Amino acid sequence: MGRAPCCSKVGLHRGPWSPKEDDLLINFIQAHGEGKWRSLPQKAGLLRCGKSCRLRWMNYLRPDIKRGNISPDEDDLIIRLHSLLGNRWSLIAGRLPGRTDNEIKNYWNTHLIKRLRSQGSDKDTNDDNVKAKSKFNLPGRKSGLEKSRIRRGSNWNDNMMKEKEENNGERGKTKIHLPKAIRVTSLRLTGNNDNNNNTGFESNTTTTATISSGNGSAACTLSDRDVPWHDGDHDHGVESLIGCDFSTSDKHLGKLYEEFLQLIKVENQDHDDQDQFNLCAESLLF
DNA sequence: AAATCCACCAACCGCAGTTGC
DNA sequence: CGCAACTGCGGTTGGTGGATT
Repeated sequence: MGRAPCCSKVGLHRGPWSPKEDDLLINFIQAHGEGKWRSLPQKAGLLRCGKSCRLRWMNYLRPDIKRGNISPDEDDLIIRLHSLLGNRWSLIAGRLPGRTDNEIKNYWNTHLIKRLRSQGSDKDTNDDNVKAKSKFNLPGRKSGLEKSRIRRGSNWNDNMMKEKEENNGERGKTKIHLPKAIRVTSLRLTGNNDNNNNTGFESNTTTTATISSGNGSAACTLSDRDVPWHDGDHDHGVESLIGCDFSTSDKHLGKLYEEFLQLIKVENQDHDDQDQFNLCAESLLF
């Protein structure tokens, strides 16, 4: 049975939001808080799909949204994070306070991708790491490129495919060689976390991360002393995870774990990339 | 001045993961 | 446990405005 559409589109407004609609949405959320997006439009008197309301709020109306140009520091951080995470825009956005995933995605697609190409260092847009990092690369799911091609028909932009192939030829310039990335499907943190302060764990806290490889998953529980970056005298990074008890009953998971260890070794050998390594660890865990 | 091209970005779409019944 | 609703994510589209021809 197919999935029902998120909402009836009959009679709903689409396209750009008017100031009046914005006001209605802001007022409602200020009064009732975020969430319940499905029922929000009706309650707020909006003729919009709940999804559209959520998007508008998340990407534009939230009070903590940072407006204005991306600073050079942010620019640099986006490039570094993208080299580690691929197109995981929400994760990247999570490292840039006030920036939205949509904004970063747009910035990447319009500015950075061109700049990196012109510099001949488009390591981030074509290598296997990025492909592996995308959750859309999972078996059985069509890539965006494929979907786009289907939508546009058979004459769709052969140049794009050509360009893609040409880019693949530049893999040798890729600086960072990570094993295929894993996807952290869920993360549960107990104990106090003082909002973005990575050193804010109290004693006796535990961290539970679930890492999945598509066919299996492993739970890993860390004591507070194991949490990366916790120890002020020594920057452990993800190496703290080595002691975790990953089940090896699943061969995919075993492989995944090996790759994970390899990642740790490779990255630790290169102190120049220590920052990227730390960022990677941080982003994967939070 | 008009037509065309191009860059930008808000918004949409469809899918997958999570949650609740 | 299975199903459906809800939520979030990433890829893509299309409108708009500025630049160029």
